[in-house]
Amino acid sequence: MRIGELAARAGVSVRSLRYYEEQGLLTSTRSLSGQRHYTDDEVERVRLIQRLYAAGLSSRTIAELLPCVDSPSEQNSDEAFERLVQERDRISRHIEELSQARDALDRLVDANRAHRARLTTP
Amino acid sequence: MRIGELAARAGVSVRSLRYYEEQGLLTSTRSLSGQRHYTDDEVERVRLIQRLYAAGLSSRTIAELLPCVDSPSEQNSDEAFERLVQERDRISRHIEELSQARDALDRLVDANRAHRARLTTP
DNA sequence: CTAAGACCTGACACTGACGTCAGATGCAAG
DNA sequence: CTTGCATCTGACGTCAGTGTCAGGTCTTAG
Repeated sequence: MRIGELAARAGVSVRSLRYYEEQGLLTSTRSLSGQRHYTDDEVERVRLIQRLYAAGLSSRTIAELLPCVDSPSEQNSDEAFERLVQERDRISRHIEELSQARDALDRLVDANRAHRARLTTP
Repeated sequence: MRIGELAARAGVSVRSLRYYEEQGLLTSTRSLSGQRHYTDDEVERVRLIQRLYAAGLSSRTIAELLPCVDSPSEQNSDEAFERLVQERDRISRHIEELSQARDALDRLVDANRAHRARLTTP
């Protein structure tokens, strides 16, 4: 498929796909005229990339651990694997942070509801 | 206390505090010479602001819901309260996203461990 | 008094993932 | 053939929170 279809199926912009390629996260075969062509598998790959971006990973970091996706063998030097574990832990810590923030907002919601209740039913 | 102490106690940069003030998230009294002075309470306020930033809220959004912090009464028009609930929900959704990303990484970790085990203990 | 360090304003730099525009080429349909 | 949409490269714009520098004032220890 061409870039437009991949973009539609993966739910990202064409611009983003070209950017991913530029960052070494995605590869494409080119037709004679220079147009990019992709296989169906790339859809899932793009979704994974998006998921990692959404989790706060940078292009560089994603690139560093993609070897673990492409060839989960001895080849991908320990670095990539270590990165992988590191990032998983970082995400866990981030979830903790978010939970604390949510708790703070919950307390605010409760406090405000209390004041409101007092005013609407005196 | 002056800005340097607040920065140290809240764990942020002086630059950030001035920025928060510029964004209407923080206020200060000024000495005759123009230096900012803060009360002890501001430490917690800055920590809350930081927590909200870390949770992905923008300055504008934080400013919009701060009325719920400062005066949890009828005064803070429903808008602020609605924002508050909205943001809490957004954070919940974000936590979901992060969990999914972590799961994806967990699967990768497992897959890679499997391959490694196979090689180290043939 | 004086030197060092904290503080002031104002402004520019940066980062990173994209938007967007320009100008050119490719391609499928009438 | 041509019309119109997809695609190409290349480049500049954006946004937001912060770093950083310049040039000046304030404060405090010795």
